[in-house]
Amino acid sequence: MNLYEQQQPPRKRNVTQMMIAHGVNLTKQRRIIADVLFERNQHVTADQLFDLVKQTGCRVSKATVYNTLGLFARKGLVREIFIDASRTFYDSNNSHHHHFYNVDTGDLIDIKDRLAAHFIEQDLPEGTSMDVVDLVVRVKNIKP
Amino acid sequence: MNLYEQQQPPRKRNVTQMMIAHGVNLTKQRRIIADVLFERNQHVTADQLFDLVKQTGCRVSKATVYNTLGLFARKGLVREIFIDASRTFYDSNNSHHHHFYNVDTGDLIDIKDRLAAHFIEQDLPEGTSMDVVDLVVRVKNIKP
DNA sequence: GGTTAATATTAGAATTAGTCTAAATTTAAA
DNA sequence: TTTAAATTTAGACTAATTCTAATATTAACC
Repeated sequence: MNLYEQQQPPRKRNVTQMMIAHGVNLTKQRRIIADVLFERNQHVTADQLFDLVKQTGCRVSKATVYNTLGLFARKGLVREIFIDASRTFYDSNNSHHHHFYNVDTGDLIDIKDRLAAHFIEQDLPEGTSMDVVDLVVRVKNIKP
Repeated sequence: MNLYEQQQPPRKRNVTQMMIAHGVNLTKQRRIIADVLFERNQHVTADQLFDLVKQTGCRVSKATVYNTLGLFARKGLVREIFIDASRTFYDSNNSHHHHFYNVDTGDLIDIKDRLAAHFIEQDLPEGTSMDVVDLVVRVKNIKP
């Protein structure tokens, strides 16, 4: 069994449609941010995304990048990954998957396993429903 | 199948022995911190633990609490749980388990499931070994 | 035990990711 | 088109955590 997500072909996603579908109002800045973010599957911090946006020449404030990522996360357009207290990543691939995080290299790799979640879904605490399964498998390099 | 960790009877753990076993040098402050931390299975932030220590009347600086928790985590005495960018919990139960986190209430509950980890362990990225599996199942209250 | 080297502790300063504020602007509604 | 609601912005602010560098404690060695 292979847990790795197949490298998906670069998707030309219709971000406008995505945003509407998720109940996110369209604005100029949100389009700019979404265009950069959903250009490909990636894991970025808010700061990294801010820089990426800047590189396009469009001006969007840092506050808006933070606000927009928070909004996108709440609306299910992106997934938040909390690696540690100073490393919050946003995953532009919002499909159900998990991650390998290499504590040595900082690499963050997708896992396509769904089993854990299915398993757990059957036995949630009383009165609750599943929100999100965050599974981060921290791996380290085998030292030579 | 029941995923919940049985509430373990309050353990009177020998913290001195634990620290030696994990290669942590003994100091007055570390004993104080460990005594409070391992008094029972609990999830605490560094700040909460700092307060708990203060309540015992012993004086330990905040920096030492942070340093010591970091050290304990590196040495495997406690587990770090990153709930979000401003919420790092330390779990005094370092045995292999996962968590339910209720995004509505902030409750953090143990899960005893081991299956996910076993599964993943068989297919790690090339050249890496398992460090830690962090599985946080975020649940939300079913609204009435 | 006494001397030296290594480790640990401390208060407070510094950092930094992220949030807040309040004014200006844009978008939606009526 | 006038009004209301939502969004953006720069920069101030917050809070968790780390850093600094001086002091104190512990371990290592003779």
